[in-house]
Amino acid sequence: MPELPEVETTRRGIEPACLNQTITNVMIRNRALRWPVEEGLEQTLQGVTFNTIDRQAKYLLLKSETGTLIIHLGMTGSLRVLETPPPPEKHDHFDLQFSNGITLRYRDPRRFGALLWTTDPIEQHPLIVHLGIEPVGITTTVEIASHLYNKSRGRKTTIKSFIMDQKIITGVGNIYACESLFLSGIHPKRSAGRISKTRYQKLATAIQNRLNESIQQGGTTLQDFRNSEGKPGYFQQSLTVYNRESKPCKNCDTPIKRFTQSQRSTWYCPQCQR
DNA sequence: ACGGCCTCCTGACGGC
DNA sequence: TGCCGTCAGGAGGCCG
Repeated sequence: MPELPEVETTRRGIEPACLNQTITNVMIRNRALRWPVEEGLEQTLQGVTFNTIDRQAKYLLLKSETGTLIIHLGMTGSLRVLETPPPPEKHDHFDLQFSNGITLRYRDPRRFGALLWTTDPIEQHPLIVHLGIEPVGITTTVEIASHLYNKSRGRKTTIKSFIMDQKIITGVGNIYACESLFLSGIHPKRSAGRISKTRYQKLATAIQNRLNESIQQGGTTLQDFRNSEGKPGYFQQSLTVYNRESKPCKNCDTPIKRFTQSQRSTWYCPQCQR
């Protein structure tokens, strides 16, 4: 679900509510997330104050002096900021309550998300240490293009799988992979190792622009995604190929095609993407 | 090291 | 109305 824009939208939404606030209560109703939520986390988090609310890749990193709380939204996770929380529903798996009275509530029907606490330096955490380049923020498209080009030499995997590999570049999921390949005119089945530096520059620009545009619109909501206020994003109306099988290409009117690529749907324009 | 496949889980939807 | 198959925004883990 949530790809980088949706995670960043969530980060921006929760930051004003929990930055420099102290945890006063933790309620975990279902520990069976991607990995079991560790026993005793409720006690560990008591009195913890988060002084930075960060995002790296699709991970939210709530940092304190004693450790970092890692939250991943998986496919269907969302965090909401609640002033007066209503009774929890079926998929509301945990609540964090802060000294300012707000409750941060995590909902995740499919339970592919994660809640982890680490006292290690966060950059050394096993889930973080191997992550690739960040596509938004201070990273330039020239840096991204060089990185993609250098990492792809000798690689036989398809370009779509390559840019969805979080060890190469972070934050790009199925939607933004399809979208940025369309915008840069690259066929999703093309071998990553056989793409020129010029084309990688186009792709890097497309990835960064597309992600930033989506962040501006509050992300993409297909079904579940909600921001921290419980509201959907609006980027889905700007999608060019994703979920548009048989509909006319926005450039050339050729019907958009769909096929399955490493267990995921890929949409593309057979005319515009080579 | 790499690439392909399977898996976790719930819910929505379409066809019969 | 219900049942069944398919698909959905992620990504670790396994196998060859």
